Amino acid sequence: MEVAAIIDSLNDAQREAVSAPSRSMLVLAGAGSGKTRVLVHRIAWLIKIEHISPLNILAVTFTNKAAKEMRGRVEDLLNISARSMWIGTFHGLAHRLLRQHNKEAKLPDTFQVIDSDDQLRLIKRLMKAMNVDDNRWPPKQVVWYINAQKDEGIRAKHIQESSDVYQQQLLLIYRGYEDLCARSGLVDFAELLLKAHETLRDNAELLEFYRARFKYVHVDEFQDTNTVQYAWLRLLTEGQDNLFVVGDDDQSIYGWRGAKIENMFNFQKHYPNHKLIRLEQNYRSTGNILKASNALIACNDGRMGKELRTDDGDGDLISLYSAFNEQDEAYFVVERIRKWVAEGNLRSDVAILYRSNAQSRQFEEKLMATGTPYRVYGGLRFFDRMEIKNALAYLFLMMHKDNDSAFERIINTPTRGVGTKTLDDIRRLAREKQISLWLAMLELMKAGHFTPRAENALKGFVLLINNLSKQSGELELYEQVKNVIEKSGLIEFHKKEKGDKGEARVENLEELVNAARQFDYDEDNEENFSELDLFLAHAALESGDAQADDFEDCVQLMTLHSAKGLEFPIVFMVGLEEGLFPSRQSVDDIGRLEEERRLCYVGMTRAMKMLYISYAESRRLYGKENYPRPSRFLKEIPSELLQEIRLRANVSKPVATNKQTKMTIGTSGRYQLGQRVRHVKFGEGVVLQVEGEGAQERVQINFANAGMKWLMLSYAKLEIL
DNA sequence: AGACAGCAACTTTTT
DNA sequence: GTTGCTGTCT
Repeated sequence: MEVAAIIDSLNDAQREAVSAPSRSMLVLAGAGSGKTRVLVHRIAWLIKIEHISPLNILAVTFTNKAAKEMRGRVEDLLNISARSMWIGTFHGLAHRLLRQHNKEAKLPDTFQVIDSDDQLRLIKRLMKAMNVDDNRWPPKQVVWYINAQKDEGIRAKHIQESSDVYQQQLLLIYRGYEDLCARSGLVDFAELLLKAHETLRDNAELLEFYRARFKYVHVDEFQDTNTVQYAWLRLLTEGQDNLFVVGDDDQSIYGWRGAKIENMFNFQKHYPNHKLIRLEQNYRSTGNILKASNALIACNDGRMGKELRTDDGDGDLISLYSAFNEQDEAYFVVERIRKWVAEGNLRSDVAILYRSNAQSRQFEEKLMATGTPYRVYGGLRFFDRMEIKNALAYLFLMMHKDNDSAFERIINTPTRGVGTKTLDDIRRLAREKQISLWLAMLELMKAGHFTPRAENALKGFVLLINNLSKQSGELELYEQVKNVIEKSGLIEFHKKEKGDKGEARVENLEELVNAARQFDYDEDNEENFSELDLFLAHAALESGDAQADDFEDCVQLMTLHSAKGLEFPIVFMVGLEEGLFPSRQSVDDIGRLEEERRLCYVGMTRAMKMLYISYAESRRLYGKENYPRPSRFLKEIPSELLQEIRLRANVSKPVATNKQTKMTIGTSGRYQLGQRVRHVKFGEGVVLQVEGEGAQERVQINFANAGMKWLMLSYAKLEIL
């Protein structure tokens, strides 16, 4: 393979980044500028042109999806297997590191990764045991506090005792939680990263080894790294000057979960020899969409500076629709989609992007009503589902009988007559003697502590778990899973559930068997861990991407956050209202407001051909009617790039921006005097008067058959003729 | 054990 | 307005 194959398809800036003599590099990659491409080609360049062994290359991403894609693309480009190359998520790589060096990490070799759900349960249990008032210290906030500390690299021992009762209690819980995890060999997500960092930091030999091994370190979405992640990267690359990062400060939208946009600036300080390359050529969107996006993001301060451009034409103007309420907004969007599809286009070309999940419902209802297939992203992932976690808990428990969280989860699921009293007794003994729940249960049984009823129930349970684990040796992984879901009675249990909920759960359980069958044993295995153990870790680390669902052509619904990295020919960005987007919690803080603006920028730059933006004059939120102002972001888009859409005749005219007075429905011309309309009950009529504003707006209509009526626009369903 | 009522909560999400 | 959790009742 020659140079040309790797470089020919790139533009100048991309080429410069890909072929740079090895050293640190900051690629400031705008939306749609081909950043993954640069990363992939860079790796190919190193291997093929500079003859670097894949073993010396490390590439880190945030999501499993991105990691998988990168690996796949490197393999395609080079036509080799990239197995020996470390490509993975921060968490995945940290996990691998800890498994391989669990001794240095001071972890038992059976340590288990717990997900956020397990973490919350654990905290709840701990707090109960500690007698903490969960009104004053809501468990969710406690978890948030602990994770935030860990993300910053702060252990409980680093935190000063506080005279503030609230703070002090948090600290005590943090301590207790650390102890508990250490005792039971549990590692949460934040812990993976922190522990991986500490292990390298405190083991000179290990650190030397990995520094020598990873001569080339690459990071995707660098703007999303948190403190510990960046510290880990620095540790690995210190004195090596070999950190190649790709990111976009304008797309940093995860500050709220610890991402430090500052890392981009710090990088420039910490790696003074780095080269900075800007990728500003955009291959995704039309000129107008880019102009609008550039103008919007220019309102942020302290950017690294970047302006997207395209060689393609301006394309259509951005369409703005002012709906009178959220119903109308949904109606508008769905009508446009129908039109698009009727013209012979794909539904999957269309995305509806919203700020908060709660907004999806309106659109779902309208889509459902029109029989338009759609898919909502987000929500529960496969491995997060209750029934799946229950099944996994059985697998956990049969492997590791002293895993208390697995025990708690399934001791009475499916219900087998183990009540609160029984469980409390077990818990008490376990705490007193510092032993696992499983052992405590056995001891109490031996002592004849329980009533015959409870005794029987527990006997059945012990027998079940013992049998399952006895059989496990002879069975394939998927057979074990199958065995578990059948013998445990989980299938039976969910079959009895009413509604299609139970049915879906049974299906999911069956799907779990498939997941086990497809599980690639070798992929993660360098040490001699059992296949089942690795499968369980896999389940915790990989949430099971949106399951390769039906390939049905459907409209895509998702939050702006989950749209990052994706692109669609048509994008509807909805709910551009003050208080919703930007969200109310963000408007008082300039930093958070700027993050909202970046989110808006991310949303706009998802659109390839057409971008529709809408807002509602009136929106029902938490059961109350609201009359929000249009989002400030609308005013930041140059008005000449916008056209206002009218449902009726598609009249377009520039929108007046920078004005406090917005157009009210009454005067916006949607219902003009003389307008012919149709009402579901009253039939056809003519509008004679309009009065009021927003949701109070009323129209007087003379119906041919029903006579004169006053109707509230927000309630009446009027069709414009 | 399961059903139901009363209660607060409620941005964004990957691992 | 909807959801999810808790506590109480049958």
